[in-house]
Amino acid sequence: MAVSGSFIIFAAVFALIDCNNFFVSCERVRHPELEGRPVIVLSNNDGCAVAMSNEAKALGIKRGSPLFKIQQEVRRHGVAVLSGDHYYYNRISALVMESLGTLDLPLDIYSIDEAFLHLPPDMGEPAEFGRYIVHKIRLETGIPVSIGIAHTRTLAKVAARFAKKYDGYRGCCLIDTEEKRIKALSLTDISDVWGLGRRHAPRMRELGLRTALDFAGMPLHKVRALLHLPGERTWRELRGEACIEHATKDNDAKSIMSSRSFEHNIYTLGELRQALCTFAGTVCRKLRRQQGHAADIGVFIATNRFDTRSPQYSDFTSCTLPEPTDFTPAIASEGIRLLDTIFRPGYGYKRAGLIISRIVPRGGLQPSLFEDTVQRDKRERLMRVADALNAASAGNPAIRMAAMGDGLRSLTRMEHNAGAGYAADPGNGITR
DNA sequence: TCTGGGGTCCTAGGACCC
DNA sequence: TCTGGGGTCCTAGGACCC
Repeated sequence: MAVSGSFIIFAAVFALIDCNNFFVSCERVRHPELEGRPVIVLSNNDGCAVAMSNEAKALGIKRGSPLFKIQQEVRRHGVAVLSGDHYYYNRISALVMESLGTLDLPLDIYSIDEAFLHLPPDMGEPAEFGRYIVHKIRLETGIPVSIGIAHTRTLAKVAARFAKKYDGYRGCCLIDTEEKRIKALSLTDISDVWGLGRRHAPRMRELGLRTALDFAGMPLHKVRALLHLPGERTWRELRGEACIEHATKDNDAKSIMSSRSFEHNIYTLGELRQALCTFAGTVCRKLRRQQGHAADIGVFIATNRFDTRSPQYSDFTSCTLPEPTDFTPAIASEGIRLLDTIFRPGYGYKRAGLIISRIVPRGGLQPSLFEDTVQRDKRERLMRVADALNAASAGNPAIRMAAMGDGLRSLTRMEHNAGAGYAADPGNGITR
């Protein structure tokens, strides 16, 4: 592949398709009047901004900014503030991936808003093909995407940043020569490189490394000493050597977690139990969807870590279930048992969560010698019916265990309801 | 007053064994 | 005073991502 002169170092093979400001773009699909306005979408509990439109980014609002810290900009510039509606975003994501699927090329779905396509090496005009995809996705789903094409996934990520940043690329940036690679890396800040992270950036800056090109020029032994294996992979990828095998986040999760921060501190065991039952319902639904059984379960509770004046306490405990299961009441009761062992009265609890792990495929289970198969069949039927009813009810579980109470409704805050709330006030969006 | 949620992989270091 | 060495397995916690 490598030839001299104007190096063609590789055939461009990876195309990263990255949805622009995904949650905001989803909201604009159903609320077109938000186009052109600064918009942010909030995390659960309306705590932080997790997605910003370009207009909101231009105001200096950063991902993860707590809402109370950006209240001034929000008011002054009439920023539309919306609660996240993840059920809806997942549906739009599925549409985008479906649209990509019709291209009939190998596709790795990496996250809710990103996917890698493997392009054939003999593709004539990859950049033009990329622009065709941009157009196609926009037409079929309403979502704007940016595309980066390069020989490695990490370089494709770099390219996609350029595609997003400069209109001149018309949605697709291609890094297919040594000159382009050098240029792109020299213009990319080291902390913007996929896999390097912001945490190491200060230390690398001390070493005089500012750009991705500086990093790619480091001797390997220094990279290893500083950043270990993940850093080495990134280093190789930036130099054009593809070594990230499958960017696909495995469809089958190895652990499943559900957790929440509460609007107000919780003091009673009863309320925590109620929350935990709801978490159990959520993780078990996902578990059954991937046809798995969980062998281990863990539970954590924590006070508000930002409240330095109140006494702090947090704990996590876990155990192996009596037998691997996907049965919500079994997970819930074991979760409650664990909760009872770590609960300490007198603290105000702000967060709690439940995690299941060591997930095994349902078919691969050794049935216990003493298992009551009649009981088991009953349980499976019950869960199937519950899942079917809940699937039909679009996000809000229609059927749940009595111990869940009203779920998390009374324990968390959903002030900026994106659906009903925004529709009720289409002129201003929701600000406060 | 007000600070998200859900994942993955890797390393270091302890436990254990011969 | 002196107190092996090396391998494997497991887990907690760090780092990263979106």
